[in-house]
Amino acid sequence: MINETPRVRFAPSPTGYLHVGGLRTALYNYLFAKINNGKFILRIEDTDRNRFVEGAVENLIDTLNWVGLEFDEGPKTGGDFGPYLQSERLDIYKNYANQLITDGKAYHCFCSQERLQNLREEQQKQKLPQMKYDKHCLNLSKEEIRQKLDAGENYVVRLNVQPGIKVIISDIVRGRVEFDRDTIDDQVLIKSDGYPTYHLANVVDDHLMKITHVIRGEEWLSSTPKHILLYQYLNWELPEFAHLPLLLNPDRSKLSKRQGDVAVEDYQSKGYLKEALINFVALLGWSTGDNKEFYTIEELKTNFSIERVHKSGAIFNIDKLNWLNSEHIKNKTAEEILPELKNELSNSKFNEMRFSDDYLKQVIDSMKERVIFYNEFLTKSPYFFERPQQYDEEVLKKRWKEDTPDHMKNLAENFEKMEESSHDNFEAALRKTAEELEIGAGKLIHPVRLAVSGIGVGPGVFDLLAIIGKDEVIERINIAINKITIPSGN
RNA sequence: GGCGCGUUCGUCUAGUGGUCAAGGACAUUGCCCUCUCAAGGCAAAGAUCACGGGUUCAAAUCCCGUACGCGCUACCA
Repeated sequence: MINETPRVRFAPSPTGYLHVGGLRTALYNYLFAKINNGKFILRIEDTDRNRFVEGAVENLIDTLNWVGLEFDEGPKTGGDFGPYLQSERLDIYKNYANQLITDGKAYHCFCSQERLQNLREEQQKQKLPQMKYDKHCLNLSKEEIRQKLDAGENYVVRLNVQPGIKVIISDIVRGRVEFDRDTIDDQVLIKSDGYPTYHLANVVDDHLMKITHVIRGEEWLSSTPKHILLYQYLNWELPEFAHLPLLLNPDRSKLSKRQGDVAVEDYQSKGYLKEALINFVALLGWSTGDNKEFYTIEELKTNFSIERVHKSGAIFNIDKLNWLNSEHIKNKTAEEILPELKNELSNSKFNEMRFSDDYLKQVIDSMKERVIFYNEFLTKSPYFFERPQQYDEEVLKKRWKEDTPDHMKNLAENFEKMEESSHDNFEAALRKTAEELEIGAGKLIHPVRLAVSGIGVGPGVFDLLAIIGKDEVIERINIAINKITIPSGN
């Protein structure tokens, strides 16, 4: 097994969206496959008919595609070990269940929900250390079973946990973990609706799909002994196990819907980059130890190692995600960001307007160090797309004095004389004006920024002017002179 | 309750017996840069390494116990 190509799988149940914890699990599986030249398989665990969600599988695949975790085998994609939807493999599970029954490793159970309920209450009342099925139906004779089956009685198939030595898990992240056999319940393998439970289905599929490493969340650690027993009863070779630490809410409980966003698509629609999300989630439970925190997906593919995954859970800390988002934006060229900005524009009130690529790229270069999200190109610097709608009161009060309109007139005149719009020309013209007026450059810089952008913050003022362009700048200065009334007290 | 897992700055983490009176990052604060805001640079603050016992010349690192947290305990995954 060790020498085979590693085959790992991401096996979510289709709840309607991809959970960020699921994303992390999928990512680690994917990276493990990439680093070991293995295969990454998507399998859908849809054995709970009560939880069927229309379109969930498509949605899951779309989201996985968006973040770029392409799988080698899976539903729609296909592969040699399909079908990859458990609901299409019912006969397979039934076959193995029957084999287990024949071998005495599993048995029919006809107990009603009521009896089970009573049993639990009874055990609770007696303060028994734990609640377990009492193997009542194991005492049924062959004839009795035949009769009940023929009569069409409802039944489930249960695992027959037999006494024996401890069940030992050798986990890649947790090391050796032991369980006493008598703490393991006779788990239901096939439900009364004929569908398998997770426990049977995942073992059968992992074996049939030749999965070599089971990398999944820690919530599965407790049921792993049941799985190991199943492998043993079926005479199958065990895969390696790696149980990943949980992603946590700020109160340290398992990351859940109630305490914020858990769906990857929520983060997508909020404007997070897939690069940032992947980078962030990779660091929740894993690190190289060399202080590097910024990773591209390609870098992760060569640096990841399952041995360096931690044991303890990690709180999903949005501040760091935001920082990584801005880092990943800074890491991109204007050319790369261009389509994103165009997309933001087409979804905004500016969707009718046309800007040249060259113009937009200048906007990007001047603003990309100042944004955390793409949409901030519009919200933080709308002045690149429209004239100021109003002028910031605070800045006005501080920067627009009684003599400012005159200064602005002089400035506009000197701008007018410029041959062309450029950072250097604007700077030269402004400094010359300041000299002529015998005032500090700041007396012009701040007001002109206000006149042109309407606010007091943004890129360097000469960059700003150069991007907006001479004619428009002069126009905006004139508008400001007319529109702004000097606040009292200035 | 039972079983299992975990516990280093607010958060993510480095650390696998001596170089750790614990390093980095995010967030916070201050300074520098500067036409503003960012970015960047520098700095500060922030962890008696959950607690208590051992082992050892030496422990955040090994062992035991306790506490706390979390997970599982379903004909959910």
